[in-house]
Amino acid sequence: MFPTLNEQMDLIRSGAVELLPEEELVKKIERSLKTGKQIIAKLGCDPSRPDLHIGHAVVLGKMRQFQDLGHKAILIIGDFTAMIGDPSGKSKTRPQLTIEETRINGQSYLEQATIVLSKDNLEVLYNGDWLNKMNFADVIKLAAKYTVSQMLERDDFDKRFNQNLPISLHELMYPLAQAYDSVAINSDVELGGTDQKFNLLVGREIQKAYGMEQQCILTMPILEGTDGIEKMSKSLNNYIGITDSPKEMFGKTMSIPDNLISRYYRYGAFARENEIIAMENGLKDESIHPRDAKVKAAQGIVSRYYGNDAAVNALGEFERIFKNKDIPDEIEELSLESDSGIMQLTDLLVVAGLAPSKKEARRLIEQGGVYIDSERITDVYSEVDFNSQRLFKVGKRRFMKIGKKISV
RNA sequence: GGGCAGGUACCGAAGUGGUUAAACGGGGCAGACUGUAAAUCUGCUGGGCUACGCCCUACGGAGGUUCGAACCCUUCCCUGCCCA
Repeated sequence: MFPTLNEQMDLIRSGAVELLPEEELVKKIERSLKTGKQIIAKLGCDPSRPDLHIGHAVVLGKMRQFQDLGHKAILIIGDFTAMIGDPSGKSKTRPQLTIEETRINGQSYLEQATIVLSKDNLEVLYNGDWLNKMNFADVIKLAAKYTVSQMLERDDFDKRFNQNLPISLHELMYPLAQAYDSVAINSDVELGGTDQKFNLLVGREIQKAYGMEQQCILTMPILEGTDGIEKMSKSLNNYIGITDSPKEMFGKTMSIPDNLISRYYRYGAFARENEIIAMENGLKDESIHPRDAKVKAAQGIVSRYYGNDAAVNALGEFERIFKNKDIPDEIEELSLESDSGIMQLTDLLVVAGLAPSKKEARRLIEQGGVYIDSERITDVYSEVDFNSQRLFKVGKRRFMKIGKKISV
């Protein structure tokens, strides 16, 4: 029922940054082949931000491969940690979520995650189910199994510690809580981004401390955002959302810097290894044009989520707008209530949400970024007659059709 | 508990009584260019006012001194360091 050991290991290794210790996973899989029992792959997630992007999908995609191999994927929704609110980082304390909110977020997370994950071989658990039941004595017992200096081995703790930045005590508890999840579900291998390596390793230690077989850990790279510098994240607005429209996905991918192309092809599109290598070689010897490679990556990403047809359409749309400087075929429409049907352009831009403030609207006009019916507007004080629908273009890619609301 | 150093716009970081809506860098936005929403270059970057000017809001919070404060004082909150 399972593929052979080598087939399994090849797939598991592909794209992974680290698999530790590999021999242990081999043993686990050998045993599974012998007994016909699935191994348990664990992935924890933080539902406090339930908007998934293709960076999250890197690990989810690896999880999916375990499912496809016939193994059991356990997705742990970290509702417990979300409820406490992780104050790490320099910004404000995260808002504490209620149980209801975490359940709602968890549900939304799950809906998005299962776009990538298969519904077969999947189990979803909430860690509040066991972490909530622990009393203080249990927590002390857990905490006693790890030391402060072990905790300070973690890079970001160490860095903050040395830079005299605050580390809240409970932040030290998070790795333990996560590690305890591994105990609770008896996981064989835990997946995560490279930034999770430390936490995953704590899982091994804690399992051992509880007298259990240790899990292996498998890390996947953190995908850079479309800016090519920071890691992909919603707050940095450099992300491609799993639920983004095909057009958005395509366009955002086309905006990545050239040096990221093959990485997006590999980790965003989950292309086959031989195709990735072919692309990398082609880019290196310049037999493939970077733009064409980028198109391929963009199509790969779109088709992963929406299928091939959508990918082809997205390309057509993109070329029309940016290559031929044409307008998209679907433009948001807005009808405004108005007696005269005439309004100051700056007001109109704000009302329509095309500019955050009148001052900004003015700037956009001054800088030549505003077009009405493909005519550049340069007068800050111009008034717009929108009794019949007009086409607005603000900046390079914000389009909107605005007309007067016809009262019934 | 005591001593010290800090808290500035989206972020980092200058400024230490008026010329500061606040240098500089990053980010963001716009324009040019291009192979693309890459790269590069240029400009803009609190809000309001048909304004070469005026008004409002802003430098952790609240008061105070002063004609006038981000800058001085008081107090509170927050962070780090050192000592206990």
